[in-house]
Amino acid sequence: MARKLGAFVALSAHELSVLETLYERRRIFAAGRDIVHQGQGGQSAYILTSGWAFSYKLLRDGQRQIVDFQIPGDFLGLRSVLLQMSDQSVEPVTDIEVTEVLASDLMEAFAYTPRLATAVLWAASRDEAMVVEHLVDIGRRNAAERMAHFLLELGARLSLVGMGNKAGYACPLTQYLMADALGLSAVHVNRVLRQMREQGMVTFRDGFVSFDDYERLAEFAEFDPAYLDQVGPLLA
Amino acid sequence: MARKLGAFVALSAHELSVLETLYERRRIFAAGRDIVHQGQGGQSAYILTSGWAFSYKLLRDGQRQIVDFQIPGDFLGLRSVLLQMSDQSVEPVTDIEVTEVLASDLMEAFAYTPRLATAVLWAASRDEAMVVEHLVDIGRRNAAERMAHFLLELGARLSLVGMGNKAGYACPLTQYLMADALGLSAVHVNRVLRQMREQGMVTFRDGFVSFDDYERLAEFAEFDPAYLDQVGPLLA
DNA sequence: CGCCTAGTTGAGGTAAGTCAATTCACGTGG
DNA sequence: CCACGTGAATTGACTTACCTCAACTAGGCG
Repeated sequence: MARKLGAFVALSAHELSVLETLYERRRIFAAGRDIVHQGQGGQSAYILTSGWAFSYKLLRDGQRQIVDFQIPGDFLGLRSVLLQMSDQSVEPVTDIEVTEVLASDLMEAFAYTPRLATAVLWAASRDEAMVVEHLVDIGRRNAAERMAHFLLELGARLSLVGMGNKAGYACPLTQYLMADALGLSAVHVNRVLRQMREQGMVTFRDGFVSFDDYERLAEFAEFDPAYLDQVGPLLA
Repeated sequence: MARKLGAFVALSAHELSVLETLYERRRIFAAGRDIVHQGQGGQSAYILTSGWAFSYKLLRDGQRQIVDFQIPGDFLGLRSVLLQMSDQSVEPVTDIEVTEVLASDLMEAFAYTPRLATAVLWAASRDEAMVVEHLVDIGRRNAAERMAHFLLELGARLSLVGMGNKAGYACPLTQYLMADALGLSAVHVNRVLRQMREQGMVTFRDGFVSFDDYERLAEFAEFDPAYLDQVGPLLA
């Protein structure tokens, strides 16, 4: 986490020590049970240490749009603390391990070490670039391109935390989850995956994504990982 | 702007005066000419004082996805400064008037008055809620629901700055622009608008949106304006 | 006066959805 | 140890929402 935030703001020893005090309660959540509920306020935020989760919104007719998946190192429910109201729910994909950050602690740290606040918010704003990318995905790309882009983005993010590379990665998602993330039906996700497998681009099978031809896939999806990177501290 | 930021962080007199120094150069841009280009860095940010603009991403095949429209009071190109790289372009819909905020000035202000930085980033993070809402729109709602939700959201935002109410508002957008925002074709936008007009829900004609039956429309679109509001300062 | 852009409408095509049946892996209880 | 149920993946047949192409209208402007 310190590494992540350090990308935006060079943190002082004091600020780092404040970060330390936040790192306290470890908690475990079981797969499939919501840990943040849409429409509730005053929640805690969490940092995911192991396992996968996803944030989503529910429509009244029961449909679900997954906004993003979270992998180790990501925040969970940060916005529900920042905006004092959760506009989305968060659910673990697998059993997960998190470290809890109390809303009150976080706000207190913000008040006394505003540079820390800046760093956190900066990181949050970078996440927005990802949501924008999803928007383009769903709005203007066909099913196969969406899927390709999605799998590549996940791969790139996992590579940053050492859980994947250009050959592939372990992926605990079901086709139903992918469907809800990509705005497709589960049946169509299946068809698209088969098609891509037959074309020798990617294979998703038994919880594992293998890039059969990374370059061709990246070309096909117009994938440019620039929006995921952050080079050096922006604020000295 | 001060009012907008004050919603997140109670600003001191000193911080307000720093804000003042930022408010300097007024500039005019003509409709249809990009003011921020995808893939460029080191740009200025702007605050829109009059007119409408939109931020978008271009795909290689020439398709365009509009991410959001900006109305008076909104930031333009803030992320291109924060992340030192523009991941999207911004283009005026009408002729617009803006006040320029130099990237260097902004970063300097961030360094010396970090609480100000916090406020700005907080506001930016609130904008993300809007993008998420669009994601749900495009991913899981049909064309009519999307359109309804879109028109209602614009109306609510314009009402906040006194440019609209529950009866309607002036709207300089073309059907082509709406199509690119909603991930539809222009032809289909036209059909959907006709349908909604015939059903007595909304009328969009001659640059003016009239809500013929606001309640029914809001019900139809599952529109909940909560994500647009912010009540009091979160940080004393 | 003619051109250009925005809007409108119709006809026909297609990507993706829905419904439904089948398989397979897994866990659970008799 | 086997019968059973359940959840994920798979595939086929059919439907539909939205797209594309195309023709036409109307206003603005050099």
